[in-house]
Amino acid sequence: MQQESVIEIEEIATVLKLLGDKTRLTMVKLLDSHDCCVCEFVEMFKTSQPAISQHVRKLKDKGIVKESRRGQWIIYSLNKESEYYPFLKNVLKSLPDQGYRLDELEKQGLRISCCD
Amino acid sequence: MQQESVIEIEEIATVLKLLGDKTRLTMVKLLDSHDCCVCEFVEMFKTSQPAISQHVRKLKDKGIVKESRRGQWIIYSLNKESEYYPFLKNVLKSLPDQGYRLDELEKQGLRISCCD
DNA sequence: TATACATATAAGTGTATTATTATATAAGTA
DNA sequence: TACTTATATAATAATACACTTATATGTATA
Repeated sequence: MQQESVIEIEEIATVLKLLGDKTRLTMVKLLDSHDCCVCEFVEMFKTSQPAISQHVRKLKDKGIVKESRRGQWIIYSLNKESEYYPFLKNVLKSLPDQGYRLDELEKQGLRISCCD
Repeated sequence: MQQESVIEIEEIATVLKLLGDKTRLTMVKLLDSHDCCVCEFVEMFKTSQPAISQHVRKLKDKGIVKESRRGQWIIYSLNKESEYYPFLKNVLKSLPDQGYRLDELEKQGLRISCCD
């Protein structure tokens, strides 16, 4: 059985602060089922590309997400090696599925471009 | 079996933002095992009484905690009727116990005064 | 009723956060 | 190499946040 190390309450508070933003929380919930690139988030959240980049950077700085380049795109995914991952999964399971957002992109033909 | 209603992701984000503060998160974790009054929090967090009052008010405004007067003291407790309570419990179970903070108060004789 | 104690509220201040615009970097393609 | 597309970074401005100090309210008690 895997031993889950105890995380300080202060550390958890900083993770919760990151999740306490509608955009980032939705991003993370989406990433729990599909990897996404920045351009998809931009379409989805109807906000600017720099705004999205800054959100994902915060998540990356805390080790919650990781990136991998695929050509000109950068694909973000949940970092399953993070010490926060088990905690994160536990939070995410209470959230309503956000897959419909990807479905909407698909309908507009905005998903095929980079990620499949 | 009790039906848990689905809470919008935006609502959860505002709850997480409230929890994303070290002081409030610790408060809520403590309240999960013991009711507390403001004066105890003031001693514990080594901060001003108005600062504490403002934190508990935010939690109260969102329905996460409730208050009950006992003489001149106001005792705060988790609001088990809150729609967020099941979610909250789920988050709290990942946090390290904060009971030692009450033990320390006890040692200093600062606990007996109001709550028992 | 005067005073003390517990808590709340108001006003002000410094800092943090999140967006925007402009620009830089990095990869793909004609 | 020039141009396009995807993303990141920098600078800045508006807003939100969490304190502080001062004051108000509400209860207990001499």
